[in-house]
Amino acid sequence: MTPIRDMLSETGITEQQWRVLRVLSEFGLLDASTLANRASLLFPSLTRIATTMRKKGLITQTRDVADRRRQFIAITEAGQKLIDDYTDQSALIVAEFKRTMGEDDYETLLDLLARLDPMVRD
Amino acid sequence: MTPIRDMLSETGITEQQWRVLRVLSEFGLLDASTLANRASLLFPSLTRIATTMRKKGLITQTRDVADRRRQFIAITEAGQKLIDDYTDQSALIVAEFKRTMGEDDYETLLDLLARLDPMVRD
DNA sequence: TAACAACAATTAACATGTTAAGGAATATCA
DNA sequence: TGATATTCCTTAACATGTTAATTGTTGTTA
Repeated sequence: MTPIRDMLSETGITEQQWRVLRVLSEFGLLDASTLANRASLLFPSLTRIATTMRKKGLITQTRDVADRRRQFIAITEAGQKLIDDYTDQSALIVAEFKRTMGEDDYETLLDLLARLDPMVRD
Repeated sequence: MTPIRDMLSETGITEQQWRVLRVLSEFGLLDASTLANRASLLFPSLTRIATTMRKKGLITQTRDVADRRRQFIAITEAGQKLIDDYTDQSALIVAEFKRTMGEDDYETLLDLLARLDPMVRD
């Protein structure tokens, strides 16, 4: 993740915050639980990350009026701009990564890691 | 790492502390820099980890009399006992892991990850 | 030898992972 | 309906990763 982290250090956000932005950018408005799952974050982490991201103006948080335990989170224009500005760069990094590793080995690695994932969870 | 973490939670030490103990058990007395490298820890992390491990009586820290900037770290009897008590169990976990994944895929994964490691570092 | 560079380690500040405990809102059921 | 359980989220406490600044020590060199 180092090349990605290097890119992100220019932006002042972290890997996890980047992931949150990407998920929000892709899926739009999400409730906190869904967001946490899709961004692979535990709830306590999301609570903190959301707070700092709101202060930075990257996301908005709104209560669900129907169920006031729930919370909705959405990306702001500033957040979307950040995604837009760095998506190309991020794609280049991944491409370079695949090129260096070799396309086949890259796929193999993803497969093996995917197999690992469910194994580790039970 | 979840099965390993589960095992370690019984012992009250963390993954990183376990790694420090294993390295010390294998190599004996080490200076802090070498230990940090072999245990894949950054120095600030090692500083903190060593402090807590010393308080727990798992390691000892001694200054190098020739160069008082340097520090030597060694495992204590208590630390070695912890290693001895859980080495078997840890080996079983790795064996089960290989069995589930398949020996060949396990080797493939290790190879791919090893290739990843240097790539990510530059 | 006195100034300065280089080195080893620590400390500080911030962000996250992780487990447990707590708080507020809603659901359930006798 | 009122007590209880459940759900969603937050807080707290601790451990680590990471970068930068700092403290001692040792090396170098003019």
